[in-house]
Amino acid sequence: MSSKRERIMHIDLALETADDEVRALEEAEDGGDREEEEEEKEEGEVAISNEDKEANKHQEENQTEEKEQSYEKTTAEDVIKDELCVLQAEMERMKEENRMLEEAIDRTMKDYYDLQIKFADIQQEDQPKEHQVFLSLGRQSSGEIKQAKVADRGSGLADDEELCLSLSLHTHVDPHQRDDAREEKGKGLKSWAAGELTTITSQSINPATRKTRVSVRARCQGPPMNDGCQWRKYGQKVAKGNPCPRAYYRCTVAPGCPVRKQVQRCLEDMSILVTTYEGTHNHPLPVGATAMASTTAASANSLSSSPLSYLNPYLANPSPQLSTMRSFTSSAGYSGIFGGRQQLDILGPHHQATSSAAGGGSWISTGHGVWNGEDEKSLAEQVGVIASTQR
DNA sequence: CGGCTTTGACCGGCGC
DNA sequence: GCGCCGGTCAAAGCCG
Repeated sequence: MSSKRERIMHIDLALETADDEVRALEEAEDGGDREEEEEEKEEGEVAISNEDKEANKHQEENQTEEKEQSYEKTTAEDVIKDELCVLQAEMERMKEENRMLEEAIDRTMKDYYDLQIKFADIQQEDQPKEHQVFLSLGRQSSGEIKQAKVADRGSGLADDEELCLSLSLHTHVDPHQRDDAREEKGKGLKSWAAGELTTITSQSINPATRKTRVSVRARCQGPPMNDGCQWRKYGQKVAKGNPCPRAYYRCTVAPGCPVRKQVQRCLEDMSILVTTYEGTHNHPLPVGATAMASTTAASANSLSSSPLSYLNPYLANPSPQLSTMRSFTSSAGYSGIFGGRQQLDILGPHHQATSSAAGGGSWISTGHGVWNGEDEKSLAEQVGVIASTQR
């Protein structure tokens, strides 16, 4: 009896629910047996009648059944215990597996960073001494410019000579993704900025007029997408060589804002919408445009930012990547295009690739700009950038 | 009625 | 000088 209770107590610590039931049953058994035994003692001193003998027979049968039930309950407890052990073993195995996966991730990340550093070293070694820098990501095709020319500022260029810096990052868009993007078109600002587009941004600056031109190629089959700014159409013209009419828009967010934009479909691919922004906003951008600027910059990662952000010196608190890109695409002596805030020495004899690890990510710097290698994949997937500084 | 689009006219730059 | 072309203007019409 006492051993039974001890066992019950032990089970109580492990399996409360099962134990409650077992204990209730055991106590019921014990109580029943005791009463029956006492009755038997009393009756043993008295002459036993035939009826009593029959009653004893029934009692013996009942005791046998109860013993069988008790045995079954013990077996059930053992099964539960076994299951518990199996589950605990399974949990241990999963923990071990989890630990191994974590180690694998750590190793992969370490290899990745090592490769980034090696890549930067190789790039530095291969850096040509002439004033031409070539960077490319992804597939190359003849139709896509993938050349970066850096003219030496110190080489005594005449004013009418071309200053040119261009960088392109080629996109590889999965056809399925592209189809998905088309289906998603027109779902608003976020989806526009979130990468449904293949964008190529080109910049040109006229030193004489200090006018900024930013061209954005967006894959969009619907009407021109809302970029957050308010535009008023003031003209439309069919340009030579392209049957698609070119539409002219003027920024109407603030009176007198000189920013204009031209929208035209690409002849080669009618699904591509070429939007060219020109000028510098003389007002803070609306919330939507600012959000658009930041989201575009985020989606395009460090090498691309919204054309609106290019054109607006009031864009508050740009991300480090954004300011980096501004710097990258700006040039010393032509800082006026970004409201005069950005100054950068993109030219000069000291351009070289350097790399450093910052914040867990590795940054590759050409000396003119910084490329966050961590973002390489999404960047290559989403953005092609051609930034040119020319007269 | 105000704001926007449409559309033909106009203007200036550039090449021949 | 002339013609072409890209960009802009402004009147007319549309729409909410």
